[in-house]
Amino acid sequence: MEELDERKLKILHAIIQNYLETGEPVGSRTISKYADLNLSSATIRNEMADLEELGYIIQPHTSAGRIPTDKGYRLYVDNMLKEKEEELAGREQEVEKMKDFLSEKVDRVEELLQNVAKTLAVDTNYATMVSTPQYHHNKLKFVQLSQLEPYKILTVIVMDGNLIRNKVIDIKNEISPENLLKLNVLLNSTLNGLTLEEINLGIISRMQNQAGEQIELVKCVIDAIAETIGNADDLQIYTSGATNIFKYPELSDSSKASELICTLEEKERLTDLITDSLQNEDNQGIQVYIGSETPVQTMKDCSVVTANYELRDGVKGTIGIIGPKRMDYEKVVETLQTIRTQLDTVFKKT
Amino acid sequence: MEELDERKLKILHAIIQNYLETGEPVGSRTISKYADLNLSSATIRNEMADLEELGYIIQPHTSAGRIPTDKGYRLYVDNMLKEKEEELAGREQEVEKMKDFLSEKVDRVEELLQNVAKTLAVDTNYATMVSTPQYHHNKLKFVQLSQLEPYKILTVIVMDGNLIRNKVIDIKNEISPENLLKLNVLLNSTLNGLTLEEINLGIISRMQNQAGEQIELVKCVIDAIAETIGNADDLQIYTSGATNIFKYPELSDSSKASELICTLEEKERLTDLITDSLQNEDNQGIQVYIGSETPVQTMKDCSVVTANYELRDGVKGTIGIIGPKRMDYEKVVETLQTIRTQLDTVFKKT
DNA sequence: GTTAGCACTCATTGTTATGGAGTGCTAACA
DNA sequence: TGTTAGCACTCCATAACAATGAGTGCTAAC
Repeated sequence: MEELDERKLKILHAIIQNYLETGEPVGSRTISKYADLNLSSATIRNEMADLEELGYIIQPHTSAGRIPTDKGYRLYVDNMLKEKEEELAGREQEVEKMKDFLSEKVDRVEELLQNVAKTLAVDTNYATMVSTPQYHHNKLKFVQLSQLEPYKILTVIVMDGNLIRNKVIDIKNEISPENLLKLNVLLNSTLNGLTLEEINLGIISRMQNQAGEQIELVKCVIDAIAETIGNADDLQIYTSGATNIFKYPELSDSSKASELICTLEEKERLTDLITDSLQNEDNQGIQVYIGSETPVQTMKDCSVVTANYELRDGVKGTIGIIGPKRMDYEKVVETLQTIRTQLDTVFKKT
Repeated sequence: MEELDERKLKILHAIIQNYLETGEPVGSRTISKYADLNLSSATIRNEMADLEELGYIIQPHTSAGRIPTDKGYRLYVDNMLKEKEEELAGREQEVEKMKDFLSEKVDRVEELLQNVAKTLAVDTNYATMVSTPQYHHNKLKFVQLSQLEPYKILTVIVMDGNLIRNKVIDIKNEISPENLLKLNVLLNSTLNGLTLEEINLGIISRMQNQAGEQIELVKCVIDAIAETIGNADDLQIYTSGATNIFKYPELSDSSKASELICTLEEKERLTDLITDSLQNEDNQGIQVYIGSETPVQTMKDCSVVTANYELRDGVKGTIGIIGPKRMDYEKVVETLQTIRTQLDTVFKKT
C-alpha cells in the first residue's frame, strides 16, 4: 500500500545483507548493533513487525529471526539494479584476465562458451549455464562436394553466418572429377542464397533434370542441406558448476539438489529460461528472477540471474547464473555485465 | 587360504543377493528362511562367522547383520561373469528397441553416443558415461580451401578415418579463383598422407617457395592442420543420469554426492577409467571395478562396470556404468553386453 | 517515538530409557 | 561331528524428556 519510509528501507536492507552473508534468520539485536542506525532492538522489532505485515520478511517460526521473502529480495534487487544502471561501466577490474582468456581461442565457439560457463562457475561459486547464440542462418551460402574415397563424397554446407556443417554421403556409382565439378557448379548456382522454404519441389525437379546420372547424389545432397538448415538453429546449452549448489545448505537437501542438478544436466527445461530472458530486454540485458519468478519450475527455491549477449544484430545468446535466493546479487550482476561486454566485443570483432 | 565349500558359497551368495535388493545388513534368520538351504539360523551364524573371518563379509557393528566386503562382491561378480561367458549371447530381448533407435541417426556420432548414455541411464537407474572412440587418425587425408567471402577462406581438413574439421581463415589480400585452385593442388599433392611429425620444416619451406604470394595463407593453413591433428584424438566423454545416485542412500550424503557428480560433470578424471578399461581386455571387454578397485579415487564407494566397443580394428571406445557397490551386476553386465554388440554392428556396417 | 524489561515461544541440543534385531556361546541332540 | 535350541549380551534406533537460548510481542516508563 503505502511506500516504505527511509528507516524501514534501511532496516530491510540490513536484514537482507546480513542474511545473504550468513544464511541464518536474523534477529532484532543483530540489526540494532548495525552502526549507522543507532536504534534499540525493541524499536527494530517494531519495524520488523511492520515489514513482516507488508510482506517483505517472514519468520520461519515464532521465536526465530526474520528472513527476506521473494518480495523483499525483489525490492532489494530493483534498488541495486537502479544504482548499477546509473553507475554505468566504470569497472575494468578483472576484465583483463577474461579478455586474454577469451581472445585466446575464438575459433571453436563451442569450447569458448563451455569455458565461459566453467570460469563463471569457479568465479562465483554458483551453477552456470551458457547458451549458444540463436542464429537465424536459414540461408544457404555455399555447398561443396569433394571426393573422399571412391564411394564416399564429402559435402560441406555453409549457411548464412558462416555456420559450417559436414556430411559424408555414400554413393553407389563412382563419379568422375569432371562430373563432380559440374555438379558443384550446378548446386551452387541453383541453391545459393535460398532458404529452406525456397528450395521447393520445382527447383528440385529442375535440378534433377540437369543432374543426369547424378540424380541419386543430388537427392542426398538436398536432403543433407534440408536437414542442416532444419537443425541449424538448434540451441545448445552448456552448464557448469552444478555441484556448487551443495555449498548452500538450503539447497543441499537431496531431493531438491537432485531435481536441480537434473534440470541442469538435461538442459531441456532451461530453454524456457532463455526464451524468457531474451524476451525481456530491460536493464542492459540483465534479468533477475527471484524464487518462483523463474520460468523453470524446478528452480523455484533458487534465484537466477541472466544476461543476454549479442553476436550481431538480433543474434543473441544467454548466460545464466543459478544460485540460492540469498546469492550475492551485486557481485553476480557486476560479473555478468563484465563478461557480457567482453563476449560482445569478442564476437563483434570477428 | 582354503577354498570355500559349496555351502559357504551358497550362503555368501544369498547374503549378497539379499543385500543388493534391500541395501540393509542381512542377518542369519533372513538367510535361514531361504528355501533351498534348510538350515537353522544358528548354523548360518556359525558359517557367517567363518565367512567374516575369511574376509568376505563384515558387520557394520556388533549386533547388526552382515554386508559384503569388496572381496565378497569380487567373488560374486567373478562367478557371475564366468556363467555369463558360458551362456553366450542367447539374448535378443530388447535388442530390437535399441537397434531401431541406434540405426535411426548414425550420421552424428556425438548425438548417438549422448543418446546411448541417456538411454542407459534411464534404463538402469545408474549414472552412465560413454567415450568417443579413440581414433588414431593422425594422417592428413585431404585439404580443401574455398572462397567464402572476399577476405575469408574456408579450410576443410579431413583426417584419416574421415574425421572432418573446418576452420575459417581471414586473409589480408584477395586471392583469385585460379590461385586458390593451384594452392589446393599444391597443398594436397605435398601434404596428403603425412602425419604431424612428417610435416617438418623442410616441407614447409619448400611449399612456401612454391606458394608465391600466398605464403601468408599457406602458413595459416599449415597451422590449422597442425592444430587439428594435434587435437584430433581428443577424447570426448558424455555422461548422463548423474542424479540417479540419489536413489541410493549410501551415496546420497551431500559431500559424497557432490564429489561424485563433480567427477561426472568435469569428466577429466574419467579418462583414467577409460584408459584402464581399454588396457584390461578380459571377459569380452567387460570390466567390473568394485569399490577401491576403480582407478578414479572419488568413486571408491561405488562400483563401476565398463564395456569397450570397437569401431574398427583398434579404434575403441568405452561405456561405463557407475552405481552403488550393491548394484545389480547381473543386469548391468547383460545390458552392457547387449549395447556393446549393438554399437559394434552399427559401426561396423558404416 | 523510543526503549528497558519481562513473560513467552519454540527450534535445537543433549540425556536417558526402551525395544528389538542380531550376535556368540554353550549345551544338548542325532 | 555337525546341527540346533536357548540364552545372555551388545548396540543401533527411536522416542521421550529436559535444558538451553535466541528471539519475539507486549507493556509501561522515559
